[in-house]
Amino acid sequence: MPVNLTDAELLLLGLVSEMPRHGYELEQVIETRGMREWTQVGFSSIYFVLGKLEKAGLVAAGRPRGAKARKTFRITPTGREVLCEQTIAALGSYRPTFSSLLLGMVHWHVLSRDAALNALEARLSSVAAEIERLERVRRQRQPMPDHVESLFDFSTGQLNAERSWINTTLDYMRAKPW
Amino acid sequence: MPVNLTDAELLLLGLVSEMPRHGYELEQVIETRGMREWTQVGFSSIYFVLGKLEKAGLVAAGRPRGAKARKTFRITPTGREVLCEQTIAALGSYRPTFSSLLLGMVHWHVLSRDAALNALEARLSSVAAEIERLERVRRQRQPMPDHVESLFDFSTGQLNAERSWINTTLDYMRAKPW
DNA sequence: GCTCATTATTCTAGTGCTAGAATATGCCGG
DNA sequence: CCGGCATATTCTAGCACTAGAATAATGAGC
Repeated sequence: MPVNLTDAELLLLGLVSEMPRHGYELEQVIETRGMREWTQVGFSSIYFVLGKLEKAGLVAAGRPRGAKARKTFRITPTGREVLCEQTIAALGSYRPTFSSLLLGMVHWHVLSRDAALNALEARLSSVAAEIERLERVRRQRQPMPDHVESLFDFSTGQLNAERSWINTTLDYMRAKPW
Repeated sequence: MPVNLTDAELLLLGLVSEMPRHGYELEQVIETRGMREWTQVGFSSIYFVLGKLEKAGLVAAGRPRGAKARKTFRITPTGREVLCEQTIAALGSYRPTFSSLLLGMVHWHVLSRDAALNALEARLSSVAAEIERLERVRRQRQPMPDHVESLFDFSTGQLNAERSWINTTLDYMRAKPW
């Protein structure tokens, strides 16, 4: 039976695999690790997805004694197997995604020279801001395992590539009469 | 009334703005421009989205005389306004997205050294294949407007950044005992 | 005129996610 | 012990999209 997890499912399954956790906690983990921005897993989706994972037998729920208002989830052996397999699949192949820059550039022709220049300049500062945000998050959490450190390198690498593309394009546009 | 288009809506609205088109034609345009990969707009969504745009008054439908089985859509003045505004918005701000690499790296700890190495090596060839695919598409369509050419530069820039990150990480992993 | 592939559209029954409201518990200070 | 804030979960209604089947017109070749 070839299981296929969605992004949100894989994310939460992995976080539960680190240690048993309850819904609210997952919410906070996502927040404090600065993952809110790219995961786009909404608050109310967490319980929903957790429910699906439970039905699929990948996690099991239990109430710790003495706590009525808290249901903790832990990963099952099947869940761990699926997690491995799906992590390998996620890492193993590149999947092109919808970038707002790509989308905008396709419709380039509808913009006036000024509007286009302004928009790209705005993006430049937006990208710069994101690079700074990453730097801040990175400095905040000193003792990070190597692979998390590495993750930041990846994101900033992508952002820097985008930044230099924007700069090149802006130079080109400013030099050209339009 | 602050309109807010989804990615698919903005994409199709923009394509219709280039010239009046019908559903099937849009399907082909997406295919031949090599946009299928990153837009992830499914075949059946086109008519669906077109219907929504029509209801919203951003495009208008008409049947050309003599053609019974074909409904062409053209952009309305309102549609053009919204398109401009939304294109500026899309270009103007960076939006972090779900990358399968990010997702996989978060769950790094569940993999054995070998599994992790293999997965990253697989990704390396997947990324290389995508770079080649882009080169192929690019060469196929000789007379491209500057801004389309530029789009390819962007995509390959992102891919090259990813490739060099993977190489660095692989070197690091191979050197380390784990 | 008939056949068949291609072109072209519509419909149904889903999936996956989400906003936001409603609800309930835990705990601390007064 | 009570009010109020933080913690924690559930539910409803709905959005955006999608797979895939059904249907129909068009055109090219026999």
